[in-house]
Amino acid sequence: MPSKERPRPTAAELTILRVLWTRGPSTVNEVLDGLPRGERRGYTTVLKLLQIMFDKGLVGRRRDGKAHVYRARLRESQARKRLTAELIDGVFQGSAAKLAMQALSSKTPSPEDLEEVRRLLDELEES
Amino acid sequence: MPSKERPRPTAAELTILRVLWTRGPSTVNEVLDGLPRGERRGYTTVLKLLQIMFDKGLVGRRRDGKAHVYRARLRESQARKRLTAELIDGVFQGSAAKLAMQALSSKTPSPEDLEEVRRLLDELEES
DNA sequence: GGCATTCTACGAAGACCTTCGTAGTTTTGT
DNA sequence: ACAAAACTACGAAGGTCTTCGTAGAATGCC
Repeated sequence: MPSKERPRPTAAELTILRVLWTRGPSTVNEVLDGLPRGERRGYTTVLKLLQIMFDKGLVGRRRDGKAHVYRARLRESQARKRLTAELIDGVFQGSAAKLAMQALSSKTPSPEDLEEVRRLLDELEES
Repeated sequence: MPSKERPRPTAAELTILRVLWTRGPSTVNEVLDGLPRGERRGYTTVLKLLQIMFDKGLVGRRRDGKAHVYRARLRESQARKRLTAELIDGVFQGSAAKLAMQALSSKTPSPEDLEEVRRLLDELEES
């Protein structure tokens, strides 16, 4: 049976995934292009990363002419869920509320964002 | 001048820090004792970790008789702040509100916790 | 004092991670 | 068809992390 486990992406893998999440399926050169200034890497570095990520199941790929087109297989929502859960367990004693409060008080979001959080609270309390 | 930088704790270092945060200053054996079942390590493993953490400035220590007593130098609040900021930047596009909502909707906290978050929202909107 | 026990310091293995160079293959352009 | 250009695959260096064994120093006990 094929293992469905998607290992936790490493730091470098995350920078690649961010590009794939925002630009959609991309060739190595397109990923390279999508890297923010300050995170530039050599061509073969990105290629190797994508090959490793392919082996891990983090991305899929299909041939298109000469080049491979890679696409994220780990979705952003999954990564968010997973990493958030790990943070909650790792340093917030399992309390999601504590993390939420830390997040809100550290970066002081816009009034619109606060309103959105408030709506979510309403929903949660209704159930 | 002595560098004040506290490097990001690694996974293993975090398990040690959690013990120090909850039990306060501890000897190697006490840390060992404080490790939850399922994260047990050999004595010298914990010792080595603490030595590395001492070199990094993550913990301090003082001699007490034959043994060293270690104390966390990176506070839990600092670790929370730092790791939360990294998560927000890493996978929530810089939006603290998105992380807060992810946290709240994933683990469904108790009504009391929700109330506390609501009070925080009130405070934030007043300013 | 002398031996057992309890520590510390250190080294090193094995497992990733990250980076890139080199070599070879495929495609493109003339 | 052939050279140049664009890609891929692979290997390997250098780094960090995690784990523990071994050796030696300090302490406690008859």
